[in-house]
Amino acid sequence: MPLPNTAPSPFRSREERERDREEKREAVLRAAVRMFNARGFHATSLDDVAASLGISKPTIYHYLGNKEQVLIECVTRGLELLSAAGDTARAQPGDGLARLRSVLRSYALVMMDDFGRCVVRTGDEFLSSEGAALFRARKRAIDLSIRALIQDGIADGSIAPVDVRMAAFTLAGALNWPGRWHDPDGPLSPSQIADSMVDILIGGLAPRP
Amino acid sequence: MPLPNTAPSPFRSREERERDREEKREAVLRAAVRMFNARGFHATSLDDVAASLGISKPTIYHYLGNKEQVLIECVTRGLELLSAAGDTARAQPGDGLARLRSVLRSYALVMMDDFGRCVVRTGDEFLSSEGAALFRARKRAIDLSIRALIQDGIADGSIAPVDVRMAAFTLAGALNWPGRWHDPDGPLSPSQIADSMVDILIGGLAPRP
DNA sequence: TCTTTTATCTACTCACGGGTATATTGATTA
DNA sequence: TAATCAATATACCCGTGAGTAGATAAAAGA
Repeated sequence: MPLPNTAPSPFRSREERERDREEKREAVLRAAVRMFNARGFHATSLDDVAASLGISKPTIYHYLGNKEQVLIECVTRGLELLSAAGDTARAQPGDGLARLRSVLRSYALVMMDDFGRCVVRTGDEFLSSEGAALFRARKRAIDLSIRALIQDGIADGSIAPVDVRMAAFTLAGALNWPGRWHDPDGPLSPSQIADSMVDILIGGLAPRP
Repeated sequence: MPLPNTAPSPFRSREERERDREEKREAVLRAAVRMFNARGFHATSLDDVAASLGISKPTIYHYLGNKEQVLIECVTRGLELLSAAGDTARAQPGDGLARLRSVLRSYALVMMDDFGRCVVRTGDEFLSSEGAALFRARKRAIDLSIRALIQDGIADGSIAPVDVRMAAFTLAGALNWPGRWHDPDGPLSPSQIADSMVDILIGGLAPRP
């Protein structure tokens, strides 16, 4: 009967090796998204990304097909964060306005995450036509889910009868913006920023009696 | 005594030649800004821009120093439009909220103009450090003027006592967004869009009694 | 009329960076 | 133990595009 070996073995099992690989892939994506955000996609070479990880360019190609795919994976992760934020927040109790508030807050927070920023900083211009189509479809789905929520709020009376389409654009635009200017080392925490912005969007600027 | 010659002469005066030159320079900038907006700065070569005007690349260099300067001139024009919109709207009569509304409307309209779009589509990443510093300074001035207006409104009671800094970011973010998605051939006119967005921002989403 | 300036072209250089061919090494499997 | 596969490197290829050199022709000025 073999003794259970509790000491860490240098021989990795199949699962461990797959996990290792996945981890490296993720590290590449994290390094890439930071550089893309800081210097722009076209201004960042894969040599730069590789160097920042202490590896060489072909190693990146070993994990990811080509430069566009690196970007697509980054953007996809951001979009998934956004969708997830929407899904969980939408499933909460409360009227339309309360649920919308929760979605907006989560949305804003994602925009101050590396992958979220990447979504807003990546224009269709950077992608091939297939990539751009996929990208647009996912963004559209998110837009539609926000619209649906606004619609719900109008129906239950918790939201004023605004133009739904325009309201969704306005909200998304305002909340995307931190993806461009927010400095993680600044004094305001993402959470504070999200709260302030959502309050302003929901309350408006005109005073309430 | 020489007869006054009313027929158009093929011989151009100094002023006419200078005007011609200016006109050509402008034509280059207009062509460039459209292509930058459509395909991105890095993805647009000056050969492409030249070809779209039926000229050759060295001709562009005859009118503008280098590629970055082309971009800087485009962005500068956009920023000047924004500043001008702010100045004229701010000089109007009315309380703080009324003047703010007017500024926001003009701001939104500029964002649906070629040069305005260019401002929002051009990140600091694309510019040299000097260019980026200039760019930031001008954007900051615009931001400060919006903040001042909000401050005025709060002081005269026409605007709710919001966080001024955050409100300015929120407004600018929302109104910048059309620079990314607005399609000039779409059904909604820039004027309608501007009005809708400004109404939503000022009124908020929560119903008013 | 001769010279200079302006506007424009064709044809080039050169760096950068995406992507690949191929070698090496160590672990895995048959 | 031999054959294979995974992970990585070095060294290269090659297209693209910014920017330039130098020619040319016409207009302006002296």
